[in-house]
This record gives sequence, structure tokens and C-alpha cells, in this order.
Amino acid sequence: MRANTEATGGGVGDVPAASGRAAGGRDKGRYHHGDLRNALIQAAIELAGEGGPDAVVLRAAARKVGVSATAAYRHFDSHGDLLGAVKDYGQQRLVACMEAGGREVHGEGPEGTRRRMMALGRGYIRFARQEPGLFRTAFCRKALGEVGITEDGSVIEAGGASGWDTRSFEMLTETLDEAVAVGLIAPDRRPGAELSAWAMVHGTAMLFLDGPLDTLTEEESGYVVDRVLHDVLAGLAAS
Amino acid sequence: MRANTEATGGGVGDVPAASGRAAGGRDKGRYHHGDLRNALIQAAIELAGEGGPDAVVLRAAARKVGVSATAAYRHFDSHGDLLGAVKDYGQQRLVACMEAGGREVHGEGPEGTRRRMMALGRGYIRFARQEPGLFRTAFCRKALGEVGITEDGSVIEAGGASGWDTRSFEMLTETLDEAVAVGLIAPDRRPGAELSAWAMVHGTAMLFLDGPLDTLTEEESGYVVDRVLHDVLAGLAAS
DNA sequence: TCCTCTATGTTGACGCCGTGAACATCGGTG
DNA sequence: CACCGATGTTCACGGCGTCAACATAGAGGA
Repeated sequence: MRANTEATGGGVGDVPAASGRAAGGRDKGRYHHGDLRNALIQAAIELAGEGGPDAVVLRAAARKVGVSATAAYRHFDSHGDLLGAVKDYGQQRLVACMEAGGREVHGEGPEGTRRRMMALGRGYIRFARQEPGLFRTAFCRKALGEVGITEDGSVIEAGGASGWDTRSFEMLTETLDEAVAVGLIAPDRRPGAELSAWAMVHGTAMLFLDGPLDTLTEEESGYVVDRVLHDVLAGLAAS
Repeated sequence: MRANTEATGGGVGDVPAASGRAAGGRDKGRYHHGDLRNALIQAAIELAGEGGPDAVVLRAAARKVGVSATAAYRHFDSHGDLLGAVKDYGQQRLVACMEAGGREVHGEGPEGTRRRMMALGRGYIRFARQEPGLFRTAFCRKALGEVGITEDGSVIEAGGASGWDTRSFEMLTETLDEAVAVGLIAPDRRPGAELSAWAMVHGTAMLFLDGPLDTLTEEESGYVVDRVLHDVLAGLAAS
């Protein structure tokens, strides 16, 4: 971090989720932008949405805001730092999409819980399909100092599991606990169940985006998603 | 494609899988390399193995071989073309790793088939963990003309499901058919089963690499993999 | 009120990247 | 042997991330 990045907490939080034209350039050539950090993040988010993580180009974001490239360095340590901000935003959007899906289902008992789990998974995959660029950015490596190669050629991987929004994991955990309480999942199959569930959903999303499922229509993909989610629930339910 | 890329079929095939020092530079300054295309692919494979798809830098590969950067354009259309060759190679290695896993299991009947499916999945994930750079490259987008942005800003996604090695999919299909024949999977649950199986395995691999499972030890991850594979089989077996 | 100090921008430069154009060299075919 | 196409080379361009030096606006104290 550098300069005032500490002050804004490094989060994205107050970026207007979808403010149309990126606040398109400052009015009347003010020398100081006023909110350049968030403006750059917003521009970078749009780039990511259109072209994925590789499209998040520092100079392009600066151009969009109407500011010189190096101005970004007053607010971000590096290109990876900016990308990390977009990554955080993407993860938040993913969580929001899951929550939106879960809120629509209100049923009680085993069937209600089952439908809620399905809704969670559908929300996850819906976000991946509707916002592929952001989804890929949310799961891309190489934000901040995650990977790099030192001058002597050795590979460095700093950070470990850093930079992960744990909220989506918590949502899954809560719903799985509910599923056990309600008798949907056998208690002895509970430990580690979030892994199977998450892997299945995430894998399905990846196959939709980068795999051989990328040509399916909306309707076909609906069947696929239901089938996959049904299978993972069946696998967890089996005694 | 350009020049003689047609002649070698665009495949990698005859690249020595792991020839230590990349054939380290031509001897005695011969003007013509003799096998530059494969030498560049080999160098690019090493780059990918060390740093993933982003490390596959055309100029770096040329440097490794001891040749000028533009020489690569006699054998590849573009950077994406070279990356595509590495991608193909990575997919072949993945298939090889799955086959190696499957060959170790010889049992007959339901239990044998079950163990064979587990071995296939373990091979998939073992490759992802042992060769993360190659694995990521095998599944990276942006080889050849897969994605791009036109001058007017619109996003173009050419190719569709192109560039996919279908062999791994076939192996899965065969084993699933075997599982039905042997009574492991209910026939009515067979259609679409490869999707669930693949999604689960691929998702687990992704969570190991880019997700929150990247800190697990070898032993821990073994349990995780077994658990996940067990779950997906249970899900398919349930009537 | 004015002066100064610091946060925030700008310009210029560097080395790396992918890529095209023009030129050089080798090796096989008439 | 003379030639020609395949295969390399050098040079050049614009774009990228990033650093150093300089410019400016706006806030807080004299």
C-alpha cells in the first residue's frame, strides 16, 4: 500500500454498482479529481466486465477516467493492486447474486431447505454466466503479489489463501447446517460437505465459461444446472 | 496459420515430454535451427510450467532457444497460436495422467469400476496439483483468437468450443457406461452424468489451485479428493 | 489575509511486450 | 552452378507497467 490507500480501507464498498457511464470524465478540467481511486476502480470494473482480468489495463482505466496513467499510483501500489480491488468487487457481486437467489425461496422443512440450496447454486452459476468477465476476475490469480518470478528465475507465491471473501463460504455452511438439522443430509456426511457442494457448483460454472459447455442455450443450461445440483444433493443425502 | 504450420499438423505430439534443459540453444551458431517450432513449444511449455499462462511470453521463449523474437512468426501466427500449442500439450498431459491413474486399477465388477472412476478423478486432480502452471494453461482462454476486443470496443468471442481435447471426455464417458453396465449407476441417471462427474472433479482442482484449498498438505488433500469423489459417485448411484 | 506544506496530478523516460516490414542466409532443385 | 523459397535477422512502432522529477490545488496555521 502507498499514500492514502489505508484511509479508504482498501475496500470497494461505496463504488456505485452500475452507474452507467463511469461518471465519464471530470467536468471543466479540474486538476484534482476528487474521488480518483473509486473512479479508477469503477473504470477497471467495466473493463473486467467486458474482457475479463486481462482487460484490466491500468492505462486504459486511467484513460477512461480522463487522467494520466501515473496518477493511478497515488492510489494503488501497482497494477495488481487495482486488479485486486476489482477482484474484491467481483466476489461481492457473486455473493449478492447468491443471496438474491436464496431470498426468493421461503419454504419450510426439508423441501424448503433443498430448494434454498438449489437456489444458492443457481445464483452462483447465473452470475458466472451473466457476468463472465467479472466472475473470471473474481477468481483470477495474480492480484497484488500473489504470483511473481524473481530475477533469478525462481517462482514466488506470496499470500496463500489471502484475498478471499469468506461470505459465500459462510452462506454455504449455514445452509448445509440447516440441511442437517432438517434431515436432508445425514449428520455423518456433514463434515467436508461444503467442499463437495462448492466444487460441484464452481466446476459447473467453469465448464460453462471456459469448457465445452459454452455453446448451450439458456434453457439447456437450466436443465444442466438442475441436474448437477440434484446430483450433489443426492450424494450428500445418501447414507 | 502461416507457412509450414500445416505441415506439422499444428499438434505437439513429438515434443520430448521432459528433456531437461530445453535442448539449450543451438550448437555452433547454425543460422537455421532445424526444428525451431518444436524448440519454441518446448521452451514455452517450460515457461508455462513455471508461471502459468501469463508466463508464456513469446520473446522469452525465443530468448530461451537463442533466436530472435520475430523468428517465431515463421512458425506461429501469433502469441496466441504459440500459447495454443502449449494448451494442447497441457491437455495431453492431463489425459496421460488420468490414463496412468486408471491403468493401475484392474478390479472386476462394481467395486473395480468404482475404483477405476476414483483413480481417474485422482489422476485429474494429481496433475492439477503437480503441474499447476500447465493445468492452468490447459484451461486458459485467450489462445489463438478465442477472445478479443474490436476497435469499436465490442467484445468478440470466436471459436466456440474449439480447441478442446475430447479424449478426457471420452475416457469419462466410457467409464460411466461401464458403471451402468456393472450396475454401479442407475440407467435412468446416466444421461448427463459426465457433466456432474467432470464438474465435481474440475471444480475441486480449481479450488485447490485458485481457491481456498491452496494451503492443504498432500495428505489432507488426499482425504478431500476421496471424499469429493465418493460424494459424486453416491449422487449418481442413488435411485 | 497570506504563506506554506502536502496530497494529488502531469510530463518524460525506461525497458518489456507483440508484431510488421525489409533485408540476409541457407539448402534443396533446375 | 545458379536460383529461389524457407527460415532467420535487424529495425521500427505503439502499448504496457513503472519510476523520477516537476506542477498545482486546497487546507491549516502565522
